[in-house]
Amino acid sequence: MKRVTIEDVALKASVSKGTVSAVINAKNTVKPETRENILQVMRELNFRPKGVARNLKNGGLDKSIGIIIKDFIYPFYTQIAAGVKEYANNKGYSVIVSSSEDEHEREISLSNLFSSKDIKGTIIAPVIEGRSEIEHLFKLKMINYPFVLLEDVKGIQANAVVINNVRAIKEAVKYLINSGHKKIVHFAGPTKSSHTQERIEGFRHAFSESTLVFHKDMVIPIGSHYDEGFKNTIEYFKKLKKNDYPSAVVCFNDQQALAVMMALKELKLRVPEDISIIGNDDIFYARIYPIPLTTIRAPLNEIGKKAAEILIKNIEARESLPIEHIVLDTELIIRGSTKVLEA
Amino acid sequence: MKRVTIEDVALKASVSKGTVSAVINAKNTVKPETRENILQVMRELNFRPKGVARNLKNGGLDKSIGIIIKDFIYPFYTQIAAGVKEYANNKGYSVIVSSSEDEHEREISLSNLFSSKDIKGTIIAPVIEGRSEIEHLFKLKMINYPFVLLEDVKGIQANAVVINNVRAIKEAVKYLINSGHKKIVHFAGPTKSSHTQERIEGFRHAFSESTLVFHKDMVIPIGSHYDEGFKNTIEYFKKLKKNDYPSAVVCFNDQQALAVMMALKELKLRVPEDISIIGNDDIFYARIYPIPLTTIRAPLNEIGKKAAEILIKNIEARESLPIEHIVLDTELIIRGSTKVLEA
DNA sequence: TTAAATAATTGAACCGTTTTAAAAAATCTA
DNA sequence: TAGATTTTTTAAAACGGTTCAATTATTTAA
Repeated sequence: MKRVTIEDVALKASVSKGTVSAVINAKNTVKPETRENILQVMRELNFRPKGVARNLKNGGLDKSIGIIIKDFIYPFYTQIAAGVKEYANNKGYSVIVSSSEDEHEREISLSNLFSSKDIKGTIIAPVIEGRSEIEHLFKLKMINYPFVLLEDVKGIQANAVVINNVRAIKEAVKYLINSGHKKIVHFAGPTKSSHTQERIEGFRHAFSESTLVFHKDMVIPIGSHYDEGFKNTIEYFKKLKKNDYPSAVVCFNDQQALAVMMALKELKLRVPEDISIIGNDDIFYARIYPIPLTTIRAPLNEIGKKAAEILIKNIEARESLPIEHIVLDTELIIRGSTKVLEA
Repeated sequence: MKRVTIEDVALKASVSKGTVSAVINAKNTVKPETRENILQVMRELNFRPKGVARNLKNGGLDKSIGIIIKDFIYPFYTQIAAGVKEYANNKGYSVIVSSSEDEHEREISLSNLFSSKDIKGTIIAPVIEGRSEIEHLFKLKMINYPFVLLEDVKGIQANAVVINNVRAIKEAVKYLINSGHKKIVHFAGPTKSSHTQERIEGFRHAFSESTLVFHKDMVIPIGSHYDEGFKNTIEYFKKLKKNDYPSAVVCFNDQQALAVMMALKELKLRVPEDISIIGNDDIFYARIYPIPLTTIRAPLNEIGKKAAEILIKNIEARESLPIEHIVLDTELIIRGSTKVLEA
């Protein structure tokens, strides 16, 4: 079951490989009859030229970079991808994106795929799985394959563009405290995400700089998917006495925040009159919601651009460059879902 | 300015190519000293193994398909991509996606990129630009490169999975008519999209099967981006006398519908009491909007799956297969943004 | 100390195309 | 119809790695 090659075609059409190559490349040096005959044979054998071999000779002169995200549906990563694309296209690079679905296996196979296809470098939103992942990244380093991370990975020194999650949440909590809120909770995201961990940490830290005290019950695992967010929110509130209701919720991300808002509506609680909500990320749909969401804007587009910039700089460098580690700050966008309480 | 090859490394390290190859592939047959030395030289020369060349010998045994969409931000295409991924991953294929941004040039360069990298086949949301595009697709056909279209392209016979836009809009309009609406308009999308044309056609056709009559003023070009949709909607209503307000608007897509709803809110018009709104596509955020959007559900996930199925079937076929042209039906999902009028 | 066993390295063949100079075929010219 | 042109086709080299049987170096055992 060998692959059909140009040679098989040549043989069957009684011509040389060169001639077949000429018709594949639509050169006008081939006699029409010959051409038709070869085309015919190509069809019969269902011949498909192997792109990789074509590239060997000429070049791999194409300019292309990859990005491995975790999810196509939630706009967080796709907006970063859009930023990557914007910068890269400007520099003449194509960008291809793929999703690891937060599975380490897939992440490995994708980055191998990319490098094996001479995608010149890739931006990776790394799956956090410890040891084996680090080894994989080291392997990329070994073959000098340019890459940029979108989250820190413990144990590896590599180019990275990350957001300051800790500071972001701290700022949000401080804003709530300054607005007079006394009962603030954090609805956390999926446990294994590094974002989740950092945001919890930021939440906790905020209290050490205030008069309120942190208690671990104030962090509730709710999850980031809409349906689980909705369900868990309802459960959470049903378990509480009215007196114990928080006056403000800091959400893991905007999608969760939307789920929370819908759940509160279901529970006949008003936003922001009864409960203030702060989201995270500032995805497009946060803005156009009828109760515009107060949220922490992550500079998604900029993250993408910066990552692309570093990646391309490394690709084009004649020698290896020093590692860059960029931390981008977020911005609290105050809209309609938070309320300032009377003193 | 020649590329650094394995040979350069071998030369400088005074070993053979084979040994260098062994260290690249982390074989354990290399003496640690030699290995370190070679690694050192690799760093000095900033050597990056050319993936394409590595692949020639062994394989291209990887299984991978591509999809070229038009936009990463609007969930229409990313949801299709998610469907593709679901099916393809199950079959052991990786999928990589890229966006043409609706530009023909980019579409060409991307599909060339994909085929040149031995991505085994690709699903394309074609940019409609007439002649040159068709030629481009013919070129793919000539080299027997498997592809599946997500929209029909006049003048080319090719595998395609499309939705029945005409029927979809007709059904929506009929529903409105049956609900007692007499003044129905269509807010159209971007002119060059084939979806726009088909949806306009469906809108018009609906009237020929009813007692109402169609007039071309009933189709208003509003655009599909949120900001333009918002602005144009406001302008449209400001130009009208109150008496001439439509009682129902059939929108080009959900994003536009959301923009329209926000604009109506700004104009102090209530949905659905004053004006009914029907969207199109049923993106995720349509469902979780506080006034849940009545919309026409396109089976996005299924489109992706079906397209992937056909593509992979063709990739794995030993001989060329007959062309498939699948038309998927939509479904009108009635939620809260439409009102049944009293008779 | 030497033969046997094992570890490390080499070098040529190979992967499937494109490219090109040279050869062959076809066409034109006188 | 021979020679000069022009068109078409061929054959071999090239692209940059990997592989593997053969060779050489090193270690172990007797």
